[in-house]
Amino acid sequence: MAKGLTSRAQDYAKWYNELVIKADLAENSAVRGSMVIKPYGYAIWEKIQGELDKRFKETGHENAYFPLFIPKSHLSREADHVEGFAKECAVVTHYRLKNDPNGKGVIVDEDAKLEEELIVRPTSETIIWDTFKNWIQSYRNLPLKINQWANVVRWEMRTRLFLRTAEFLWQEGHTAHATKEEAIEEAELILDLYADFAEKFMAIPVIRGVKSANERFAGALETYCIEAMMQDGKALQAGTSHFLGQNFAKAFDVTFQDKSGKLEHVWATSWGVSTRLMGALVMTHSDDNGLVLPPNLAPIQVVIVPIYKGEEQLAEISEVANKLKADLQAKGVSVKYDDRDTYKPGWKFNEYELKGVPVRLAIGPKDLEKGTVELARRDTLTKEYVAVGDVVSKVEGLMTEIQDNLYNKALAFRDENTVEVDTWDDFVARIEGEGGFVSAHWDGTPETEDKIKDATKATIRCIPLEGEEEEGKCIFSGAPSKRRVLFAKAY
RNA sequence: CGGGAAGUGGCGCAGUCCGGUAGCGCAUCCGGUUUGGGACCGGAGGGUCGCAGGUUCGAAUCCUGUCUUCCCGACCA
Repeated sequence: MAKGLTSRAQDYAKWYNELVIKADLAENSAVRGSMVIKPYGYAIWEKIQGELDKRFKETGHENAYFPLFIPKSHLSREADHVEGFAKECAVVTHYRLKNDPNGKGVIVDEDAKLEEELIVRPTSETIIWDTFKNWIQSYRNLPLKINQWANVVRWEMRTRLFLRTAEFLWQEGHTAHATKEEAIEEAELILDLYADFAEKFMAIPVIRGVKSANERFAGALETYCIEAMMQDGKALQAGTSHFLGQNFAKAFDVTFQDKSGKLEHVWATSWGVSTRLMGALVMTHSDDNGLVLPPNLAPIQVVIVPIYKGEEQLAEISEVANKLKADLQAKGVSVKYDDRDTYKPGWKFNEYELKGVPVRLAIGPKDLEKGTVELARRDTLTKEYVAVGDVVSKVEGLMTEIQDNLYNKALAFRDENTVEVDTWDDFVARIEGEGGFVSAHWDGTPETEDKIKDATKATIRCIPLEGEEEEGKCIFSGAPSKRRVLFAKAY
C-alpha cells in the first residue's frame, strides 16, 4: 500500500479537495454540505446504479417512486424512527415568497404558512408504508418488493464530501411479507446481494454482520450491514439491510388476510446503499496519483494516447489506434481515443491516471516501426510493450486481472490491519495506535459499548456473521462473552 | 452549541504585525516554437480584498459587529 497515501489520508479533506476534485468526481455546492457530482463522477454512479438495479430485478424487486415531502405527522407515527431522525430534518413551513417591501429580493410570505409542516424525506419508510396500506389487503398481494432510486436529505451537523453530505443519492428498498421468516430471509438476501456487489463489482472487501442495539437503524429489530476498511484504517459502513419486524405495519396499520381469513400485520424490511459507495471506492483503491478504478466501474476502461509530430504521423497512428479501438469495443471494452491536439502526451498520461482509467495504450513513431504499443496499468503503474496483434487479448485479460488485483490488494490490507485483542491495554494501544479493525470480546450490553466509545472513540462496527462462537471475557468489563465482535473507529 | 483556523481574479495563495497605485502561481485568450511523463517564449483579459459600520487626508491592512467555510468534539448512510 502506498505509504504516501496513508500519511496523506490522515487529512482526508485535503485529499478529497486536491485529488478527487481534480479527478472530476465532485465539488461542494452552494448549499451547505451538498455536492455537485460532475459528469465523470456521475458516470461511475450510473455504473453502480445499473449493476445494482439489474441485481434487484433478478431477485424479484420492482422500481417505484414516492414523494419527496413527508407530512410531519407521518414521520411521528413510529416512535423510534422519529427519534432517530428528528434531529436532522429539513422542514418546509411555507409555500410562497413575496417581494421584500423594504428593498431588493424576496422574503417568505408569512401568510403562506402551511397548516402542517412537510419534512424533506430523510428516508421514505413512513410515506411508503402509508402507501403500502392501500396496496396490501390479502396474502395474495405479498410479498411486495419495491425499490426506489431517489435523493434524501439529512441535515447533519458535520458533512464530508461523499461520506456524509446533506443531500445524497441512494436506492431504498422496502418490502412487505406475510411471515417473519420470509422478511428475515429477504433482509439477509439483500445483505448478500450488497456484499457480493461490493466485492465482485467494486472490488471492495466487506465484513457482513449485524449491528449492536446502539448502532441499529431507528425502528428496526435487526440491522444487517457490510463494513469496509479504508486505507487509513477507519471503518466505513457501506450498506445496510434492516429487518423491521411489524413496527411500521403496526404504526401505519398495514394488515392482510391470511389463507384462513385472519387479519395479520405484515412483516417488513428496508435496505439501502448511497453515493457514499463512491467515497468507499475512492478511499479503498486510490493512490497519490489519483483515482484507481476497478474495470467494472470505469466509464473509460482503456484510453489510447497518440504520440506524434505533425499531421501525417498522427494520421498513421490514428489508423492503428482506431482499428484497436474498434476491435476492443467489439469485445465489449469501453475505449477512448484521445487525439486532441490541445494537450501533450505527458499531460494526458497524468490526466487519465488522475481519472483512474485502468489501462492506457500509447502509440508513437517507434511503435509504428516495431509494430507495438506501450501498455500501462493504472493499478500497478507498470508499463510494457505489446505487439499490436496481441493487444486485444491482452487487454481483455487485464480487465479481470486488474479487477481481481484491486480486490486482493484491498483484502490483504484489511487482513494486515485486523487483529484479535484480549486485554484492555492492548485494545486501547491498538485503537489509538495503528487503528484498523480490532476483534475482541464484548459482554453484549449497550452500557459497555458506550463506555468503550467514550474512552477510545471506537465503536462496534458489527457482530460478524462469519465469526464462530468462542468463550471469552469482555475486554472492558470482564464479564463472560460468547463471541468476538469487530471494533474500529468509523467515518 | 463548545474549541481552533480561514475568507483577496475561475482555483491555490502572498500582502495585514508596521495604513499610502492590489500582487504571485495555476487556469483562460492571442502569436510563435513544441509533442515518448503535466512544454517554452512573448503578449493580453480578469479582483469595489466575505458583508455592514467606524477611525483616518487615505483602509485588504486598525476597531466593532455580522455572515460563511474548514478542522477537532456532540450527531450520522
